[in-house]
Amino acid sequence: MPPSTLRSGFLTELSVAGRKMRTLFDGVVRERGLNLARARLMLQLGKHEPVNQTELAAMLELEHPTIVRLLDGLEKQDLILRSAVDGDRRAKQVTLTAPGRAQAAQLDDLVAALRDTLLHDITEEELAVASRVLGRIIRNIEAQPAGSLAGDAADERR
Amino acid sequence: MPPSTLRSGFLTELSVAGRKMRTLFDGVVRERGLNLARARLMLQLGKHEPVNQTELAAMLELEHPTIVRLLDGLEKQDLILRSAVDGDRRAKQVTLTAPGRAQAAQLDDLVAALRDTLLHDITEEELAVASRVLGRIIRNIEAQPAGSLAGDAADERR
DNA sequence: GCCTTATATATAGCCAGCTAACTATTAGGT
DNA sequence: ACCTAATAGTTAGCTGGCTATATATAAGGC
Repeated sequence: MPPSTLRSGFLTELSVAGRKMRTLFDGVVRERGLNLARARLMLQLGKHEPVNQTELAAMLELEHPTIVRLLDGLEKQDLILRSAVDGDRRAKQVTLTAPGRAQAAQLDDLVAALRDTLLHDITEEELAVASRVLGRIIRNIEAQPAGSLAGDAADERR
Repeated sequence: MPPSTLRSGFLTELSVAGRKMRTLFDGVVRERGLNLARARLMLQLGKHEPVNQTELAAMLELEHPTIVRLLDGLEKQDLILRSAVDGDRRAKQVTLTAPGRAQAAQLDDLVAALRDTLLHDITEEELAVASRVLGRIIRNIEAQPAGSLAGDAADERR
C-alpha cells in the first residue's frame, strides 16, 4: 500500500473536521446553555425515551462516566430527569422534562439546518462513499485488540 | 435536498470516527506519556522546526491556548524547548530536544503503521472521494459567519 | 517621538472524554 | 441458601479543546 499524500493526510483531516464541526455547533447552541455532546444526548433521548444510562452510553458510543457527567449537567438545567426503575434498584431511567422536550424539538430543526448547510454541495453518491469509508475505519479501529501496535515502533521495521 | 438516512447520520459518524481514532491512538502511545494531540504537534515540529507558537497553531488548526498547554506538557517531558528569538522579544522559538527528535522518529513509524491498519481496505478512489467530502465540509464550516444559524430554531420555519 | 493598534504569548475558567477504581445491587452456580 | 461473578451507576483524576481576558512587545501614523 503506497503511502500516497491522500493516505498520509486523511486521518488528520478526519479529526480536524470533527473538531471544527463540534466547535461550530457549540457556538451555535451556546446561548441555550448547550453544546454538541448534550444536544446529541437529548436528541437520542427524544427518540428512545425512557432509557437507562447503560443504553444511552451504547447508543452514543460514549463511556459511562461521560454519560454521568452529561446527565449531571442536563439535570441541573432541568432538561432531563433521572428516576428509579422498579424491579432493579441499581438502574435509573432517564427521561426528558417538559422543557427538555421543547429544547429537543428545537434542536431537531437546528441540526437539520446545520446538516443542510454543511452538506449542501455534496452529492448522495459522494456521501455514500464517504460514509462507507468512515464505517470501515470505525470497524478497523474496533478490530484493534487494544495494544496491538503498542510496542515501540522499532518493532515495525523490517 | 431530501433528508435521506445517509445525510442524517453522516455528521454523527464523523464525530464518532474522530473520537474513536483519538482514543485508539491515545491508548497506543499512552505508555510513552503521549497522546494524539501531543504526537501531532511533535510530528509537525519534526518537519518544520524551528517555528513559533503562532505558526504551530496555524499548522495544527488549534487555538493558541491549546498550543500553550500542549507545549507546557511536552516541555515538562523534556521533548521540546521554548527559546527566545532575537529580534522579537515577544516570540519564542519551539524546537525538539534530542529525546524529542527520537520520539518523533518513532512516532512517524507508528502513525504509518496505524494508517495502514485503519485504511487497509479502502481504495485510493474511495479515499479521494471521502477526502473531497471532508474538505467541502471543512470549507462549509469555515464559511459560517459565526452565528448565522444562531437564532432560535423557530426562525427557520417558513 | 508619541500614541494607537496589532501581534505573541500566557492565564483563568469552562466542559467533554477517557481510564481506573469504588459501591450497590442482581443473577447464577453449586 | 450462599457465595461468586456480573451489572448499574458513581467518583476521582488527567488531558485537550474552547472562549475571554490580560500582558508585553513591536509596528505605524501623524
